[in-house]
Amino acid sequence: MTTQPLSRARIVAAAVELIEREGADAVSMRRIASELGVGVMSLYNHVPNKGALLDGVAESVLSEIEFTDDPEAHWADRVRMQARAFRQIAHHYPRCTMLVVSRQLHSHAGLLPVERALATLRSAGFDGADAVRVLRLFIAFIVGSLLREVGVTPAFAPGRSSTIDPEEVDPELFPEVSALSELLGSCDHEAEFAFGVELFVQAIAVHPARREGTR
Amino acid sequence: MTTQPLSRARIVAAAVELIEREGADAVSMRRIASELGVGVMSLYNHVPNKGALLDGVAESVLSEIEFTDDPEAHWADRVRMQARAFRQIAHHYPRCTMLVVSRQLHSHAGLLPVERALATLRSAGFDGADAVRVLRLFIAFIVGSLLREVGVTPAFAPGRSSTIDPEEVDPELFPEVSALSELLGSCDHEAEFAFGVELFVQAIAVHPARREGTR
DNA sequence: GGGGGCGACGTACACCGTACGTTCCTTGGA
DNA sequence: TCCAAGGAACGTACGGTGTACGTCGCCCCC
Repeated sequence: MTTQPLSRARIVAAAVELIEREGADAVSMRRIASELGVGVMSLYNHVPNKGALLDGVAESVLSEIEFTDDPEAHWADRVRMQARAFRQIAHHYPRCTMLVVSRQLHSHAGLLPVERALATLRSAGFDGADAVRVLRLFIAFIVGSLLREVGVTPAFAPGRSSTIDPEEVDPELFPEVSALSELLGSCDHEAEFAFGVELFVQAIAVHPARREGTR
Repeated sequence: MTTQPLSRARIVAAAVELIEREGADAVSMRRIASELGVGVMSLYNHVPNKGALLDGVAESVLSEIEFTDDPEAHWADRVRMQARAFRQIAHHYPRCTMLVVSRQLHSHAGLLPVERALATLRSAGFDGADAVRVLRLFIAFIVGSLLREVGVTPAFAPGRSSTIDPEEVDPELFPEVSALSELLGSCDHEAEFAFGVELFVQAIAVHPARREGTR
């Protein structure tokens, strides 16, 4: 049996798999090459450099988003669906998500979500400029949320997930933090995300820049 | 003249200065040591490892936030002030901001902003659980915003700031993106941030979980 | 005066990204 | 059928990285 030839797609896939298995720090050209049973420099026949490889990883993950957009649905439900779609890939590729949000990619892979979101906001009654503004705001929220959700598990250790040790914070200096330390320590990301989406939807529903009366 | 002795503070300060001058990629133990006119391993007498040094950088930058909180002011104004305070350090230390938002630090340096924010939200009429929820949402927005603002200038090149080349996007596939490419290409971060803050303030002002009637 | 501890240092190792030159295998044309 | 050409895989090498470890000199306190 002959092993199938190297290709950019196989390299990117190996990188994704390695990142999810051992974290982004484990990624090196040598490591990926050995993972594929191949010499290090052979990778450079398909990928110009490491940065481009990581871009490929981000692009690959991003392109797996499943958009089941229904133009007939209410805009609020479409916003909810698109937000869920984003978060689902973060659930599927938690370690890669950091790459997606930290590398800004100039490719066209990230354009489809933008297109869908803009269409949704236009149908919600925003003009072009306000649609862009609102979209930027929403993306900021999503990126910030995913970053917290992912960043809280750098070593994927559920045990020490608590960021705040209630015993170590001085109740005199930080009364609120101290009183709420239990709530601050644990976080239901699912509920937190849904809460944010709902508040966002409700906020733009009443926004003055929106023209009412669209389907 | 005798050079003043090495110290954790001097090392962190040199790192901050180097990051702002040449970017986070330029940071290496050897580089910082030579910057201080010192041997590489001498650094390890004051800093356990590079990760701790970067944590120190994040902590240092974060601790420079100037909170001029006025408990007598309206809660909405207090939210605006605190948001501005956050964004100002991003303006002051643009390259370091990525570190602050990407490393989650277990130290107590980040606790003061949390304390102030929670107090503000409590005074706005939220109970503990909702204050934490709203705070998490707000932090997500701020982090996402700063990340975009900083990430758009990795090499600090104002020329190629445009992420989207209008000529390269197919109007058939992406009509909205194509039509709004000019708006998508440029971004007034200041206005964008203010827009988000206002929408956030207005959203929580009408939120059902908030109890009205506080000063 | 002497001893102990600490801070600066140099060396060494394993690993990183990648520029460059070599080898082999496949494939198109005569 | 043979040969030339090109691409793909490879090995070597260079400069850089983080840091473990052993050594040396200075200062302070007893």
